[in-house]
Amino acid sequence: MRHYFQDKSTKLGKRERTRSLLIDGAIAAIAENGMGATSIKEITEIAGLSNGTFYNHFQGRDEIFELAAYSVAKEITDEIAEMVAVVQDGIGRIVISTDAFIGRAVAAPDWGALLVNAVHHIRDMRFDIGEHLRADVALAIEQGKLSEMPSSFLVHQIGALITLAVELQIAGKADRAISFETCEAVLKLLGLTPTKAHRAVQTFLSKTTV
Amino acid sequence: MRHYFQDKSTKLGKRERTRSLLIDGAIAAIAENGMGATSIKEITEIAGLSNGTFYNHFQGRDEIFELAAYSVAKEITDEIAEMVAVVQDGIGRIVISTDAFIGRAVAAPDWGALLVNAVHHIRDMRFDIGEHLRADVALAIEQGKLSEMPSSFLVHQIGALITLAVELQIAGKADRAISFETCEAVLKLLGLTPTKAHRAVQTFLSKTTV
DNA sequence: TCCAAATTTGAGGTATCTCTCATTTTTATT
DNA sequence: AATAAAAATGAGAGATACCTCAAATTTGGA
Repeated sequence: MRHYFQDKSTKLGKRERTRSLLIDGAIAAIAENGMGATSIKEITEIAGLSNGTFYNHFQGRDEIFELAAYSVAKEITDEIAEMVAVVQDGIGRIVISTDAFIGRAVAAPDWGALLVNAVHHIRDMRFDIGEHLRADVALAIEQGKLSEMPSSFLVHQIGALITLAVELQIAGKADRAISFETCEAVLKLLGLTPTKAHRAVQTFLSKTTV
Repeated sequence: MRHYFQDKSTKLGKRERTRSLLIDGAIAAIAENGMGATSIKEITEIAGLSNGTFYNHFQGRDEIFELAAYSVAKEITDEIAEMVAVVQDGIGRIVISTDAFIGRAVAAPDWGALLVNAVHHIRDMRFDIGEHLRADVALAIEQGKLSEMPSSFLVHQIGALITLAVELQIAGKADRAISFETCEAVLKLLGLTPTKAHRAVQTFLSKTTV
């Protein structure tokens, strides 16, 4: 098992360390079998703890699942928010953060699989993941590149496209073209013409390395 | 329980009648709890049959799930293919069949829920559902309205958007605007400009009644 | 109507899951 | 080092799931 959250808490008290071990275990277990088929026993075995310990820390499966999903989502989106802060162009931010989100999720398949699962099991997860785009769209509107804020349904649609890109790459092979096409699709849905969408992706992703 | 497939086989032998009862039961059960949480006991109880009977007809859960999903998908797509055959315009076919597919799935929520579930559990299901669009796109290309056939990834994307439209309406309320926006999104992804996409949806759906 | 073949039944073997709790082990403070 | 508080343990109760199979029931053709 890779320790994502465990490593972050070496200096913390035992309680936090164990919690993190369990969350890491849950992430690994979900990546393996999906949320629907993951048992507490599986989680504690991966974490190297006993069955009963789980119940000292969480009420049940749903609690740790939701916590794990939101932890991972926050971790990735925070990272991306930081990295994208230097980009001045609104469209550029949308493209780069979309690409980066997909890239992270695919590079750490445990995280990606967890997010894909969470989107199907936790209400509003997809919406929350897509939410960070709103600010970037607002910027693009200020700059006259887009004309209106996305409806909540449109945010859902974009979330669905991003999820799909992650899902297919985890199931098959990592394929940068999928990220490119997804970014283009996102821009098209936001109202760019196909030509402009294509050009924008070329502009902002050709100089980026994976 | 509503009997979808059962009614079709009144004149058939007992074996076929029982099979259809079980499939109807599976559909109802999946609509209630999702594929992941549906047990054989649940299916047989809804069908009014005993536990053992299930195993006379199917190997296990996966077999009946896949069968149920493909039966429903075929039923809907066949119906739509027939209804859309009279439409001459390729873009019109795409719009009308997309809207009709979503409409059927939402009108019969059991079927819709089954399809949404199937998409998440059965490999290639989404692709197969989106597949019927290929012919319509080819027609639109002949008519100079579109320029290239969709990649298999694009078909996946369209499938994801359609699934989303069904999912949200089943979870919340039926809302025709969601179908409209989905049709528009599909056209945008296929390469139409936002303006043309909007106009096409207006043209082909405004005269249609639910 | 009769009966062989087809179909259904439901108890039960085996396995697994969730969650509890009395006991043991570890931690951290004095 | 001593010890009280915190945490971890793992056996097990109770529920439920899958699947089998010998026996009972139903079916449909001669």
